[in-house]
Amino acid sequence: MDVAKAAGVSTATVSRAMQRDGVVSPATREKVLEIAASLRYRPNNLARGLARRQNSLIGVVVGDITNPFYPEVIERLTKRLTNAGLHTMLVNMVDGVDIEETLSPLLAYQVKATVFVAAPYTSDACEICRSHDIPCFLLNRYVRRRDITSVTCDNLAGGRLVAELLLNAGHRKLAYISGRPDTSTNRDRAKGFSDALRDRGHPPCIIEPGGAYSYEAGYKAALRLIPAQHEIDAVFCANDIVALGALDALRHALGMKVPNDISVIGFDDIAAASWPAYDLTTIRQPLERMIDVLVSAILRGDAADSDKKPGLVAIPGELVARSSARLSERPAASSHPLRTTGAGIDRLATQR
Amino acid sequence: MDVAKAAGVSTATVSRAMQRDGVVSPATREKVLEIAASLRYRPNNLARGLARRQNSLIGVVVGDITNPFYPEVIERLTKRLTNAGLHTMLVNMVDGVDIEETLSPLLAYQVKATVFVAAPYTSDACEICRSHDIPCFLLNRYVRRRDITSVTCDNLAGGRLVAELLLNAGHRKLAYISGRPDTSTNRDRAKGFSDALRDRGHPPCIIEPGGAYSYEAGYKAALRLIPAQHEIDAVFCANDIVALGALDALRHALGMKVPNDISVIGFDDIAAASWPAYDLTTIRQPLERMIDVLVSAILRGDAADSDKKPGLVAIPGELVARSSARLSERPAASSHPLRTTGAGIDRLATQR
DNA sequence: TTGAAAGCGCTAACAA
DNA sequence: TTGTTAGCGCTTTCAA
Repeated sequence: MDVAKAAGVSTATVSRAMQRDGVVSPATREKVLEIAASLRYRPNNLARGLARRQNSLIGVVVGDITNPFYPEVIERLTKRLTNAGLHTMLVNMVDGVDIEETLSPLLAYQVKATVFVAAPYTSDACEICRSHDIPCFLLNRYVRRRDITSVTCDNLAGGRLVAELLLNAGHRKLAYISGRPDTSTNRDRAKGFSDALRDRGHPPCIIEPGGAYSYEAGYKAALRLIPAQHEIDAVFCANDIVALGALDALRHALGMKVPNDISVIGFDDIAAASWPAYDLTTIRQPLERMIDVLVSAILRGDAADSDKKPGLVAIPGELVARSSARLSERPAASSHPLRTTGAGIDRLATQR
Repeated sequence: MDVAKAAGVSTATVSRAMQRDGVVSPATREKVLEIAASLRYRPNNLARGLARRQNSLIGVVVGDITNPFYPEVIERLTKRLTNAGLHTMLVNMVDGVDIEETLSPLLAYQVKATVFVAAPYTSDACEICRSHDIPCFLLNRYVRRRDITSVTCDNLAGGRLVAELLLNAGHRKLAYISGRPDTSTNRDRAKGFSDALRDRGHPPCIIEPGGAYSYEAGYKAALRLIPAQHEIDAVFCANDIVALGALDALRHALGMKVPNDISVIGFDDIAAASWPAYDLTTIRQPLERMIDVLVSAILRGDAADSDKKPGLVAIPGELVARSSARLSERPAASSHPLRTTGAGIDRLATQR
């Protein structure tokens, strides 16, 4: 109103000038914008959201933030959303707290969409959002609904790749330390791994349930696994944080040499994987691209109308070969033909 | 409106019934609430915010999320805010991006308050918020304004404690690897450390500028420090993530034994500090209490009226003695009289 | 204890 | 291209 008065126009014109594609003459727009700036005026997003019947808030639902992969996700996602003119409302999904209650702020603020990142009970949560007509997007997980877009790393292929690499290097007795059993990531990584073994005519691997995606889970699982199964020479872990735990248990509690006694491979490529104390061989999730795809989908408003069919996007991961796994035949030299980012503290030089 | 119709009352009454302390007869309230529930009605927070002229959004501004300490902060803070009926709007402050632009969503959504967690340029950012009459709260940092409440760990005392422990254990040549130079945490930890040395008549320590709070900064700083200064027998790092980097450099690049050749102490007590690969002695920040204090201050609306004078709260940290530092005189046995959480993977058993 | 009515700050028809 | 007008969904005086 003040701006309108000062510019000698109506509030409607000010409103139009403040919007990117409002219909105004360039001259008035410039004048209005100038006066608005000098008056330090900013449109009130609450009122705007109310009038437009949709706002720029995106609900981001996270769970277990113990896993260092998720902070990386949250940071990048928030930045990308900001660049797209969207804003992040962060909600923490806590085991044992009522889902509807957890989600209620998102519903109350009429978020434009929700993205579920690493939250358990995704399936129920999506149900609730959908029943309130809020589009849902999943990152790093999926559910079996057709009206929900999800973007993941190709976990199936990742699991296969790991199995093949290990078999090619002559490992004989493989094990898998699982993560949270009720997650699609865990299922797919395990399935890819097992499938590859079966396809190669190899006996199935031992599966040691970790129960959670945490350092502690990996540590304890390794402790249970190894004394029970002496000949194991390679362990694929459901993700990096589990692998770090396993690695520490193998080395510090069981006194094993990695990779001489046993190879360890993770999944994600979190920052700590590149630290010399671990130097973990892993499958890197293509996070940038995953988030790109996700944010584009949100902007397109996928799943809003059902003919643009949303879907499951799975982007291939990339092997990052470091020293925690022997990836060539024993007698051979340490170098091998696989693409690698180089061993050691390779990421120190790159921007993180 | 639907609820009002179904209950045979006015919308005003529904509104009153939906608020905690609205003036309604218990009977009508119950009836309204019941109908509201059955109609799955939820008040629209945008409209509510508009009408009430304040909402339940709290702007949480973070910077460098590379440091694992901050995810822990964000998670706990979000949970606590949620429990208090407040909601988190997360904003990422990126080096080089215009501050006002970064903050603009918070202003546009008329957040009830902002809390700055580990963001650079805090001082300018607070200025902007205050000029828009938004209360500011700082966690883990402070500025020199009287109208801004800040809650930190007692970094001065923490720095002193570290120096005293190291001197008591007979260390002679001490060094400090600094973090970001423009932060109050860095200044205070360094100052406490130096002050204690001076008070004990010990020559000042070498200060190696890390330049940032990151693993890489610690790694590189240690690499510069050690070859240049051969006799150093203890390093205090500005925080844990820096210490982990330093530790890896000392062990893996410089081939030193910790703590035999050199003691390393950090600050924060992040999860990774307890991992056997590091087993880092550190000062634990009393995060729960810090956040308690902070959220209470927000709820009280400190800094809203200036007579309840807001202030700088500094809560003492706690030593967590692990194996990365020798804390007793060399000839003595490995046990020592200081309180300790126990060495090794002590946190594995605790809830995290 | 309740209802009527005005208004929070903005946008979006509809006219002009 | 602009102004007028009617809401968006809620809260809150003010009366009753």
